[in-house]
Amino acid sequence: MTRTPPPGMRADAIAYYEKVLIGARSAFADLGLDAELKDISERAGVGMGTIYRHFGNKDGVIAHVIQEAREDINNSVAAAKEADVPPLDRLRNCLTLSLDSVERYGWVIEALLGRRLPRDIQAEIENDRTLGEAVLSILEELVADGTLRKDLDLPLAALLIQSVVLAWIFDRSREEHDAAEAVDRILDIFLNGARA
Amino acid sequence: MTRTPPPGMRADAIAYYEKVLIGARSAFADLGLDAELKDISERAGVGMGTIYRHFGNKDGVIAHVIQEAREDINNSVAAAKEADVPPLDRLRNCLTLSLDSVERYGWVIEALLGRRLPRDIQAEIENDRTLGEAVLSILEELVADGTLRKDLDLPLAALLIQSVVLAWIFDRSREEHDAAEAVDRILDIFLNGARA
Amino acid sequence: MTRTPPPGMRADAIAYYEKVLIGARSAFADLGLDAELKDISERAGVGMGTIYRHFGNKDGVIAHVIQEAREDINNSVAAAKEADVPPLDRLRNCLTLSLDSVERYGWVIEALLGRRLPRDIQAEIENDRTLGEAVLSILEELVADGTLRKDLDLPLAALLIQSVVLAWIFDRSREEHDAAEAVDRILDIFLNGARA
Amino acid sequence: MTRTPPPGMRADAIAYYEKVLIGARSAFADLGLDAELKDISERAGVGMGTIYRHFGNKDGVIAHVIQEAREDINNSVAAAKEADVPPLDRLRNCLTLSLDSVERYGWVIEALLGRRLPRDIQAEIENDRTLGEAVLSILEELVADGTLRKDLDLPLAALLIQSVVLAWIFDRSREEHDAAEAVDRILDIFLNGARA
DNA sequence: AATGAATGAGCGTTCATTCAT
DNA sequence: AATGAATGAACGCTCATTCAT
Repeated sequence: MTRTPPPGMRADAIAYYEKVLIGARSAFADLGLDAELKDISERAGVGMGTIYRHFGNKDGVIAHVIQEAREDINNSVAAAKEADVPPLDRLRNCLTLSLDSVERYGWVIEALLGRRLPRDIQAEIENDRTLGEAVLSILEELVADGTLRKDLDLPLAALLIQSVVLAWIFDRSREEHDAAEAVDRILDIFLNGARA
Repeated sequence: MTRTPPPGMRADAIAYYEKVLIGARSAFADLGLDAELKDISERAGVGMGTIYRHFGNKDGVIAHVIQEAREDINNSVAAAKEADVPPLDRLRNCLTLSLDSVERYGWVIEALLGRRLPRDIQAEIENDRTLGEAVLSILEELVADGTLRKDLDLPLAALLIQSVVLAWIFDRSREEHDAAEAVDRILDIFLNGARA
Repeated sequence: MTRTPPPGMRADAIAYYEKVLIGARSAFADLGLDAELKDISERAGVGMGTIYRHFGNKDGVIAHVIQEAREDINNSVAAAKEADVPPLDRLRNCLTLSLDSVERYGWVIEALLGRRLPRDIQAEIENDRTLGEAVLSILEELVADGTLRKDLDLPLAALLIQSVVLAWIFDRSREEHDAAEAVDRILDIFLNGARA
Repeated sequence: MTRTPPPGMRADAIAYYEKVLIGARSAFADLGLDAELKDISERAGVGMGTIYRHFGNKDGVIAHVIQEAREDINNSVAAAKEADVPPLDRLRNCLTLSLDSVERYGWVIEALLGRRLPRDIQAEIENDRTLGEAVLSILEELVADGTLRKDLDLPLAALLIQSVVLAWIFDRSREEHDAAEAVDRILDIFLNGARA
């Protein structure tokens, strides 16, 4: 859960610790979860024993790198939540951030969707409703302030908005779209509907 | 590509062929693509050699079971396309069928999203736009007959509709929803928008 | 040891028995001892069970086909031994027959040299001195009748003559030589020496 | 191609590398090419992974051990070729060395004759004419200096000499013969002929 | 009796993990 | 403490043999 090395670590130990993470990020990004510890240690410029010393085993490395990603994403979501930005803009921000995250952490999402993560990590992430609840609470605000209709099935609406992220990952045509522009159009459909 | 055994097979061979498939479906459904041939052969009540006789190698088994799923889904889509059913109902059918498929073939979709399929199968499925084009053509009809607005970004709208399927896989609340009902509500938002 | 089917066999059984042998000769000749029973049964136009019924197991088939070859060769040697042909001509015949055998039964000799035969067959053939003794006895005759010198190391001389056969198998240039002609030249060297 | 470990290897790694080779030589010598990696690793006192680390796969081990043998033999041949030893003595040396090699590398020659080597190694050795050309060039010298008669079919004579090596492998009586003595007698027959 | 499908021990190979240096 | 070589359980696949049809 922390992006800083465990406290009380000697300076040179920290350096190795960071090297491992750099190698792991690189290897997982390029090769997905199939990356071997050999790949990681080579990219890290570090012996395999060092990985074990700092992270216990492969799952430990995976857990750490994935937690980094989650924190990064959740921090963005939190940032999007605060401030006195109008709720509609925060909704737009949430979506944009999600699409950005996909760009940066595609392999995490693929691993998650493929249920390939170590059991506990998989479960923890599946139970993490941070983004879902952020979206939901924005939608509630929007209902409260009269922007959205009162009979809206909010959980389903939140699901609909989040689902765009998943599709984004795999759609072949996403190269052609600009993420920010796509978000605008999606919100337009969401808000005003497709009906003539 | 066929769900019936190759012709000219002895009656008892067909029985074993089916046993392998039953074991494979069961093993893959429970364990995902990581299912070992040992798992499959045990669930099938069959020796491992039998799997090789009928399917050549592990990828052959995967390919077969996945083709079954694709055909099943595509047949449903095709059925939903024909007839003189009004386009809006056909759209609803497409979505409903997709959600049903997820229920039945969750592991296939997970494997696909996790990019874990043998390279050629993965590519074939990723290039298969059957469902995407079905949705797109219905949307085009709906624009043509004036039901949908002319300025709609159709590819994005199609993406939005399909993406629901992906979200459906992972959403915890789907137990509580009835698929058919959820489809109605999703289409309601899609058509009429969320705006008050 | 017999080239005729076991007695008391029904006519159709004999037909199958022969089919197996035809398939086995063909498969071993083309593929060497690595020929699989599947190969044999396909070339024989016979089910694999039939092979087992008649020959017990793979070693049984190997043993049989090899015994055929040995008998064929030994019969030739015997034929070369009898008659009132002068001993020098019989020596020439022995050599010529050996080279012919190599042409026909190359795979047997390779299997023998590679020590790949079932243990008992390997041992039996290695202990078979038929050809060696035939050559030796001709050489003894030739010493007795004064053609060869009395101080000749006969076993070594016999070895020398037989060894030509082995080399013949593997020498790249043997395509260019006519076997009969080569035999004449080899015997010329053997008898008269290479010295100027 | 080298009998020394790759440079830059840690001292303990070299020890394991040598262990693998010792195990491999032992296993191949006793069991022929059928020796399993398990056999090798057990004789080496080493895990199977160690074999793979150093030699990549089974063929790599085979290739290495066989190259050792070839180098050893070819070095002997080269040593026999140089110097101002008279050509007849060099011929004798060639033959003696060959018989010695058979003693030391019997399994290699068996594997070669049985055509059981990995395809590329088999081809490389079959195309290696080092020994053949050494013998041939000595014979040419002997013709040139008038020792041998001018009408000799040199390739056939070379074949004859080399073939002794093959026969040596399988002849039961070789225990009784001393190799050096046998070589003398063989050359005596070759040079002076068997004729009285 | 013939068939050929089913069997499964056995083999080569991989890679997360351990441990001597 | 770091290194990277060693380990070996585990997996996919083969093919001689068995056995239901």
